[in-house]
Amino acid sequence: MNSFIFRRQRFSCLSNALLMVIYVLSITTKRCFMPTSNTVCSSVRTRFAPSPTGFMHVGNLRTALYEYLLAKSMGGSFILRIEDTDRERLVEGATDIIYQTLKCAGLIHDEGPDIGGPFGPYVQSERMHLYRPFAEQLVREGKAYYCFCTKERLEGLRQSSGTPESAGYDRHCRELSSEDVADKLAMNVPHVIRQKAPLEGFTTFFDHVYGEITVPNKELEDQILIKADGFPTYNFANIVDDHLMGITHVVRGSEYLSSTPKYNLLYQAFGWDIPEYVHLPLIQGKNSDGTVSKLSKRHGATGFEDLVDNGYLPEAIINYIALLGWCPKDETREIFSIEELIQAFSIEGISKSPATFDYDKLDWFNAEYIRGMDAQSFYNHATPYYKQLGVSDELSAILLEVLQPRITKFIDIPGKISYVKNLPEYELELFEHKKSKSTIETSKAMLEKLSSLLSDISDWNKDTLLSRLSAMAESEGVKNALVMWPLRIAITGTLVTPGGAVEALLLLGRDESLKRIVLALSRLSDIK
RNA sequence: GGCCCGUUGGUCAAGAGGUUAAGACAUCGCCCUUUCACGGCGAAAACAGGAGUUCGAUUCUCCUACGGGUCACCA
Repeated sequence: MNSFIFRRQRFSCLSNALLMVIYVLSITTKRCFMPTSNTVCSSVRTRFAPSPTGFMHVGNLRTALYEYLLAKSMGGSFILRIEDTDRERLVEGATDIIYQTLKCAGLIHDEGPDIGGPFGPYVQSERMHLYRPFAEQLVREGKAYYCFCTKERLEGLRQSSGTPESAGYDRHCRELSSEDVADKLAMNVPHVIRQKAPLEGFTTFFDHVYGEITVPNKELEDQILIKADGFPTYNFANIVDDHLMGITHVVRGSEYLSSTPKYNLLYQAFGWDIPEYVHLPLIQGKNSDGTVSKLSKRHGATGFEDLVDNGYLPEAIINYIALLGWCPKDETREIFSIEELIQAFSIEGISKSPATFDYDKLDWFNAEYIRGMDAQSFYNHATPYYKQLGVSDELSAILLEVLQPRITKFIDIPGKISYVKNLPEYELELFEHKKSKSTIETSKAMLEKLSSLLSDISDWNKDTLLSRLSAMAESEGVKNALVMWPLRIAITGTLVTPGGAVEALLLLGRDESLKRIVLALSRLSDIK
């Protein structure tokens, strides 16, 4: 497959001598056939071309990821280009969110607005002067035309068609006489430039994921290339820039599948080489009624920032979405660092069918990443919550032991150990536990003994506490659980706690533990 | 509605004509155990339906059903 991709690459835009040398070199040595990141082959170029409209949807992020992985797995370059041709949807600061997200996710671009590169500028609004001449060239060659139809006329067309949802442009201006056009232009009548799509025949293109796709040309609309405000549409700017920037592999969501033939017509009109296409399956969300639809806000957090705010680690998010629509060959491993993803990635692993975003699985990935952390990074992530709860740094070792296997997100921490700060109000029924055979009576008896036992222990550490408590159980002729249960309930006031009684004793310290035991005893004495 | 794409357990998915149809998440059970986790072991759970090609289809072809995408002076 790699060789196949390679064979289809062209270098018309990379006429740079150095690149040609590398190209020839790589052909003769066949090094490009090895998809390793350090292969000397700078031919593959992918781009992430987001529109700065606010936040980074996980679908967009996954597209960026695959673009990055595809490029890096073949020793190529990953380019960031900002597509800000929609002046109405522009959101201030959105570009910064894009930079931050890519950085945070570990997708480092080789060229982009912030770092420059040989094919800049990388912001479409700064490339404005480029597009119109290309469009006018097409007009001169009879492959595009000026259209003076107003938005109102188009809207009327839509309404009167009976099927407002599916009404296309009626090609009203397609055959305007050149005098007419010249007059209108001279009078500064607002206009757009439209592509002249063929009326019959078929257009076929090849996609690396979906295979060969053929569409009847009569389905293709005379799409707008240059808008009335002078800005190019995405449809146009995208092919001009991809060509000018030497993009070899166009990776995007499958929602672009149906407009791809129109892009190919444009490439052909200019005589440019058509890039390789890699269309990605959609990411869907599960609705409350059990159906699925394109992932959106009502399914929960879908922006990268939102997920991070909800406690998901960037590495876990990346790892999870990498596997949403792609799967490595010949192995069942699921935990991948970004470097490992680069090693394992290949286009053949991309699936065609849409995937449903599953927060349960994301939780598992997040928990796996937490369990895999060393003490220091765990501490770094956990320390804001420790501070919030007012627990001392000295306890971080025991907290690590107790928390690491039990949290799926760091934001779970306060909920798990809030008892350390404040003893919750609890019902005395908590002392009753069938499996441990604990009852109100046994609890009272055990706590009385524990109260004096614990005040005698000066070595307040895990080994001592555990052995003294076990010894007590033994001398009482009961199971450990009968001692541990009331102790844990008394000092935590919580049915389920991370770690056992001993860990709770360590977290609370001797004085606080004894205080809570005394309190429990007095409450138990009040019962009858 | 036209066009395009898709359909393997609840979810992600492997499988590429002959398999006891992998693995993971979730679910359930057992073990471990100081509650809960972690860990270990195990269970349940799938080729949308119908034709055709073939000695043999989950796998190839067609039809149907269902799902999705698209049909903007959005990207």
